[in-house]
Amino acid sequence: MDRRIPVDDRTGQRIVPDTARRPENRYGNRPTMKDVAARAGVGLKTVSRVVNGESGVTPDTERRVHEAIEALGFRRNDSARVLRKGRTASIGLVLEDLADPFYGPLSRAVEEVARAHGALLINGSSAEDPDREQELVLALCARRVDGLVVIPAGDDHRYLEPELKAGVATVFVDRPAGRIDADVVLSDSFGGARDGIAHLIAHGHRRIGFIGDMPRIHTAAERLRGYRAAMEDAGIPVEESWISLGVTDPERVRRAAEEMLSAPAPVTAIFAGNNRVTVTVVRVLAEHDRPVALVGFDDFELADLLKPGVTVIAQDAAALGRTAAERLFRQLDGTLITPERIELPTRLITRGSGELPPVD
Amino acid sequence: MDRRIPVDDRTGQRIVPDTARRPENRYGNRPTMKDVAARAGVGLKTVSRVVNGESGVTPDTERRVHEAIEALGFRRNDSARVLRKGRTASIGLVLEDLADPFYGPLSRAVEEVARAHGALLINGSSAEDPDREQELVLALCARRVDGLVVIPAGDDHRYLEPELKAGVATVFVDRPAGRIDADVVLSDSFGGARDGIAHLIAHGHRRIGFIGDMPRIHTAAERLRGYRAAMEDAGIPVEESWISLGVTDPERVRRAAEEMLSAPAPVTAIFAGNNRVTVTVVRVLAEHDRPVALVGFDDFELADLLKPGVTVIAQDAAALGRTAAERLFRQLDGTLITPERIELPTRLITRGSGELPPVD
DNA sequence: CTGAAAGCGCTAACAA
DNA sequence: TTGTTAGCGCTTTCAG
Repeated sequence: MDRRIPVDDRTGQRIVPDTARRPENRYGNRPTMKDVAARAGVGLKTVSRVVNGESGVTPDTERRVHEAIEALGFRRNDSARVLRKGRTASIGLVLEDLADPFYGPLSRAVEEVARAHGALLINGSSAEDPDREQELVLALCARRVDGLVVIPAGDDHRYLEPELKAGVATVFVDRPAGRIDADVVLSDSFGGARDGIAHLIAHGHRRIGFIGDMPRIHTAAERLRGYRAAMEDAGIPVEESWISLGVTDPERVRRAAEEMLSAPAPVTAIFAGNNRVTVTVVRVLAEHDRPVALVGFDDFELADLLKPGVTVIAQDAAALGRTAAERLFRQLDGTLITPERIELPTRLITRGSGELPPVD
Repeated sequence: MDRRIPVDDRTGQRIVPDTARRPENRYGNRPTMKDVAARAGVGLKTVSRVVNGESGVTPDTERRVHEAIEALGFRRNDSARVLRKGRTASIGLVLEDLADPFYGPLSRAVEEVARAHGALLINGSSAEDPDREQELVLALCARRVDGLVVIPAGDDHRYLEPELKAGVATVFVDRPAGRIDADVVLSDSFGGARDGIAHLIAHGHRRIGFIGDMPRIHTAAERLRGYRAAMEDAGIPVEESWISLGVTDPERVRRAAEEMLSAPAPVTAIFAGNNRVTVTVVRVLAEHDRPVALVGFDDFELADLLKPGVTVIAQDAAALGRTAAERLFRQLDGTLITPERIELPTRLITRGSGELPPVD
C-alpha cells in the first residue's frame, strides 16, 4: 500500500487526509464494510447482506465479497451494529466471586443458556460489596446488555428502576432483590436448613451450633430461620451462644467453632451455613478429639471421601443458573410479564457426619 | 409529555414523527443525551461534558444537567461511545470450562486486573472444542474487545492474524498458541511432572502409571514428557501399558486406573495428569485394597484432609491469570512489543499419598 | 463556558 | 438483485 503523505504542490504543506484525523490506532484502522465494498466493487449494502447471510445476492457477487473480506481481514464491528439495532446479544451476570466453587457451575449454566440464544456473557464479581454490585450492574447497563442475572450483594435495588422501565430483562438469583419487584430464583434455604437441623435432632442432638454468613444476606437469614423453626418444632430452647453469624473467612469461622466446642455445655453438632463454612468446620473437627456431628449447606466435591463423609443439604447451582437464564430469555421474548419468585428444592444427602450420635 | 399524534391539517393524514420509525422498543426508548439536553435547557455537548466529568461547566449548569439525568433515568449508551472512541474498555477471556475449579480463580484474577484498568470481562467456555474457541474469539473481536486472554482448545490460531495485525492485545495462557507468534504464560508442566515422578522414584517406585489428558493438549504432552524424562533419568524402562491418555471423564479414567492396578505386574504408584484425573483416581484407590502411591498435577481443596493426604504438584491458577492479564494491559500500553513465553514454576506439596512405599 | 456540526460503521427503508 | 440514503447516540472539532 502507498503510505506516502501527499504534499500540496504549491505550498509544500502536507495535505493530511481525512482518515489521518482518526484517533491514533482507532480499532487499529480495521477495514470497514465500505472498504470491503470498494475492493469487491459492490455497494455497501451488498456487503452487509453477505456478512449477515441475507438472501438476494448472486453467488458470484457473494464470492467476490467473501474474497475481499478474506483479503482485508474484515470483521464486522458489532458496536455499530448494536447502535443501530438496539440489541447487543449479550447478557450480564453479576455474582459474588467467580472463584467460589458454588458460582462456577452457576455461571457456566447461565452461559450455556445464553449461548443457545446466541448471546454472550459478560460477568463481574461484586466481592459481596453493594457499591461494587451497583457499579458493575450500571456498567453492564451502559453497555446495553439485553438482560441481567444478578446475585445481589446489596439490599436496595431501586437504582435499577430506570433499567427495568427501559426493558432490561432482569432476574435475581440465590437472593431476592431489595425494594423493587423483580423475578427471583432461589433455593429453599429455610426448608433446607430446617430439614438439616431436624435430621440432627432425629439423631439425638439438642445442643446444635449454627455458623452462618452475615445476617444481611438473605440466604443466611433464611437458613437461620430454618434452624430456629426446627428447634422450636422439637421444643428445644435455643441458646444464643450456639449461633454465630458473620463473614465466612476461615479465621472467624474457626474461632466460632472452637468457642462452641469448648463451652461448659458444648454443642454436640454443628450446622454450617454454606460451603466455605463447612470446609473450615471440617478442618476444625479433624483436630478435635470428641466426635461432633456436622451437616453443611451446599454440597461440595469430595464430601463423600472424607472420614466421615459429610452430610449436606445440597442445592443445585447449575439448575439455579439455568432456571434464571431461561426466565431471562422468556422475559425478552415477551412471554413473561409478572415477576415471580421461584424456589428450587434442596436435598439432604447423608454421608455419615450428620448421623453421628451426640457425645458429651 | 404530549403523546398525541400530529395530523396534517389539509389531508387529515397522520404525520408520523421520525422517532416513531424506531424499531419497536429500541433500547426500550431510553432517553439520550439529546433528551437530557432538551430537558436541562442546555446543549448536547454540555451534557456530554457533565456525564464524562470534563471540566469547564458552571456548577449551576452542571446541577441542572444532573437533575435532568436523574429525572429521566439517563444512562450513557456505551455502544455509541465505543463506536466513536474505538476502545471498548473490555477484554475477553476464553477458557475451557468456567465450572472447572482450576479456571475459577484464574478467571477471577484476570477480572481483578481488568477492573484495576477500568475494563470489564467478557468470558466464554470453549468446552475444549477448537471450533467453539474460534467462534467465541471472533465474536469477542467483533465486539472489539481491547484484548483477549485465551486458553486455547485448538492448535491453529492463524485465524487471529488479522486481529493481531489490527492491534488486539492477545495473551495465551496455560497452553501456547498454534502457528502464530503470541505471548504465552504457562506453568512448567514438564518440570512439575518430572519432579513428581522423581519423588515417587525416590520413594522406591519403579512401576509408575501415568493417566493424562488428550495428547493434543499441550500441557498433557508436556507432563508426559516430564514423566518419560524422570523415568529415563532413573534408568527405568517405561512399559507403554503404564500410560493412558485421553478424555478426562471419570469413566475412562476409572477404567484406565483399574487396568493398571490389575495387570500381572501392577503399578505401585500413579501420577494423575490434572485435578479431575486426581479426584477420580482417589476414588478408585479408596475402593482398592492394596495401598498405591499417588501424586497429582494441580492442587485442590481438601487434598490435605483426605486419608492419606494427596501429594500434588501445585500450580498457581490465580498467578497464571494475573500474569497474563498484566501482560495484556502492558501490550495495550505499548510497553510490550515482542511476544514472550513465560513459565511459572510449580511446587511439590507432600501430604502422604506420594510418600507411600511400593507394595507388590 | 457553551454549542453546532460532522461522522464513527453499521442496518433499515426505499429506490432503481 | 443491487445501491443510495438516513440515521442509531455519542465524541470530536471548531466556532462562538
